[in-house]
Amino acid sequence: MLDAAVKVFSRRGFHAASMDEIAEDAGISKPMVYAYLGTKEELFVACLHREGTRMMQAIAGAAAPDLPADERLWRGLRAFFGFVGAHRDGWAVLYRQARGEQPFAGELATMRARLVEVVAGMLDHALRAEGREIAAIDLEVVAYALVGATESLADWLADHPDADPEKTATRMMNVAWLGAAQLLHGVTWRPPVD
Amino acid sequence: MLDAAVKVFSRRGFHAASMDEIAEDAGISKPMVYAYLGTKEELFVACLHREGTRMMQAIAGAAAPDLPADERLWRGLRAFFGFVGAHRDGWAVLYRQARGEQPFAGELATMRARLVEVVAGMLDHALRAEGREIAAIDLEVVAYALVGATESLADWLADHPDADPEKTATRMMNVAWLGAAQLLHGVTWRPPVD
DNA sequence: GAGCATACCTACTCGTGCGTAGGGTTACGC
DNA sequence: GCGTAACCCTACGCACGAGTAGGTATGCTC
Repeated sequence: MLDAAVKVFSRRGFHAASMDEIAEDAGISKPMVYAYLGTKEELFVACLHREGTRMMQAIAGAAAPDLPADERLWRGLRAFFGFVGAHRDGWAVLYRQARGEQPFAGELATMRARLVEVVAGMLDHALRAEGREIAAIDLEVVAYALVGATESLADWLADHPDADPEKTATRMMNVAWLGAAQLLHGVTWRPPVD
Repeated sequence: MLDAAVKVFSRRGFHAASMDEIAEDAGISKPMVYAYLGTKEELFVACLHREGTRMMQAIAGAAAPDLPADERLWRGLRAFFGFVGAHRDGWAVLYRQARGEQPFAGELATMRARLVEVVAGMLDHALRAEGREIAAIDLEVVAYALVGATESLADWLADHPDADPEKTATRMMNVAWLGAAQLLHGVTWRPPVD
């Protein structure tokens, strides 16, 4: 039943999706949807929650914390893009939807914050191993940028049905890791004085 | 009047925003809004258009095409984050809104495609200067990731009213340019064979 | 000052879609 | 066979908000 909801929400968007259509698509009638899942908002949150949990699990399962940073990043990215590739309309559109609608932005922000935290933790760990340290806020912002770039490529992937998730992950590594590795080695860019 | 519309759309979101509220906020009555700007969708598109054009102009004006790549990137980013910083609720929320709602996704995709194209062109130019070349699709994807990372930081900036746009731009350079510079010098990351 | 047009408002219609009330149907106990 | 209970449906009430019709004031022409 959640599958049907995800499908319709994806295709129509939250507002344009009617409960009638979801019910029809699920092969039951509207009052049943209300009986099982509650209001439209609750239904959407349930979808969001399930997809989010699945995604986090896919990533967490792949990126064991005892691996070196680059290996973790690579496995995490591969799992992530694999997931998006397998749930194209599910993920990307739900995600895009949720960002726009205030009632869910918070829910999503929490999910994303967890991701950012994981990435930041990973970077921090790698930095300490190098005997280095940078301000927490800088770390957070870098992690934020990496997560953003990844989401952006996920959108790209969702819009290009023929693209290969694995290859996309490799490309992401090329952007993310080459830059991050520099930072880890203490190379930084400074604005020109003009 | 567009200012009022942008403000309300930002605060409420496209659907939750009522034409009554926009009219009230603009200090006129609803029929006037219809007389001047047409339907709600047209009004939203007008907002989107104005903000988008302003942003593109801000960037284009700062990043002259005859500068070296890193300098162009830096100036472009600085202009971009400066713009977002100055139009916090305008930009970020409009942008977030537009991605979710199908009727406007296309409009926005066009804008973003122009940005991606500019970034890709810049990278390509820099690559050729180094006597190198990579597949157009890879170039596009890298550019896409950079644009995504930048948007992500723009969101971050919009959510952190005290943050400094200039500093955010510097951080973005640290992520983007260090990675890109590596790519330009022919350094690439390859997946481990496992 | 009468006629007219322009600029604007108040107050309505009407469609749409969420959420629900109340009725039918099937299966089981007695 | 009849009561009853679980289950699901059709068909509606109701609120909300986009878009409009028709009326009012202000200023301009003759």
